Amino acid sequence: MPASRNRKNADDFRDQIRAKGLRATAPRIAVLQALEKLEKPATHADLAADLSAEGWDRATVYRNLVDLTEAGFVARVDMGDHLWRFELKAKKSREDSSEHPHFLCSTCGEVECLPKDAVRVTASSRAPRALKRNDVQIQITGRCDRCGTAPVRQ
Amino acid sequence: MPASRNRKNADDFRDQIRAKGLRATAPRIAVLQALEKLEKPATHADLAADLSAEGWDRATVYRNLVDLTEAGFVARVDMGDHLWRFELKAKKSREDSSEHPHFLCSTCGEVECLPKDAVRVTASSRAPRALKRNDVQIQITGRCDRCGTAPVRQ
DNA sequence: CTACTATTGCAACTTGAATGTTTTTACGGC
DNA sequence: GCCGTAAAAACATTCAAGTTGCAATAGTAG
Repeated sequence: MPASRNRKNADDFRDQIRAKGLRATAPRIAVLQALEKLEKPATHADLAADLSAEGWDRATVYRNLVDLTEAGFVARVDMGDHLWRFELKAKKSREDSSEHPHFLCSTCGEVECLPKDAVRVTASSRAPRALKRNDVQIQITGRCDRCGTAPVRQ
Repeated sequence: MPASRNRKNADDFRDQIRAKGLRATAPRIAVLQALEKLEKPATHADLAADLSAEGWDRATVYRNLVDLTEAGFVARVDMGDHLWRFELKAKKSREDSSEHPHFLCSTCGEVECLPKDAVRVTASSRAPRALKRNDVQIQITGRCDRCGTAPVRQ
């Protein structure tokens, strides 16, 4: 990464944040930069740990995750293990409400992003309209390959 | 319901519980009977409220839900709203690990059971094996029809 | 540069879930 | 039917993720 990349990035984020009517504060930019490094959704605890090492407060990180979620920069998902996870939304998907599905290992807790077409919904006529429009989040739980093939915890 | 139904039912449950090597205690039977009345998964809080009215302890209800889950009578699912929900597994599905998918309204929190074929998984070659085997739980979040068509909370 | 208000930092609180300990109870054997 | 033993119940208590209240600080519009 060129030396100027980080700075350029921060300026980018600053502009985008302000375009949404929010103040471009240092912790907010730090949160977006932390999210940018991730390959898969991270818990608030993960992000708070990262960012408190840089001196930012847990509650500030948390509130920013929520604010940035509301502003559409971030997706906040519950993968089914009672932890909120956050991921930066791709620019192209900020208007498109349907995100890719996620896979959570019921044994080790590892998370994986699945391709958007991994799951096809064949909604019957009685299904919720949102399902027919594909305007939903899909979450799949099972055993990952590393954890073997025994039955899913129920 | 005939007057004898409740009694007959309790005896049924008693036998089934003992067949799994567990003691057929009064609270356990009460838990199964409470679950039997449900049409959709209920939270621990719901069930505890019901059952504490009959004099059973919250923690006892909770531990029994977990025990009965481990014994295969009950499915414990996280619908994506940070609450565990429990439902009685149909007898036929007790061996079959793939349950029906659930739909959670991101606005009002209502839960709906979807037919087993509402979702088709088209796993790519890189997807987890469990997904290819269909040995997974599927959870869908969106707006229910009553809550309208605005975008999903992210 | 100033004033105004959003946001931060810190501590405290809430709530669902889980656990520790003592007492009670189911149930196999006598 | 009664007994002994281990399982389960009851009760309080703890735990952890998430959330909020409030005084101090700092972006930003004018």
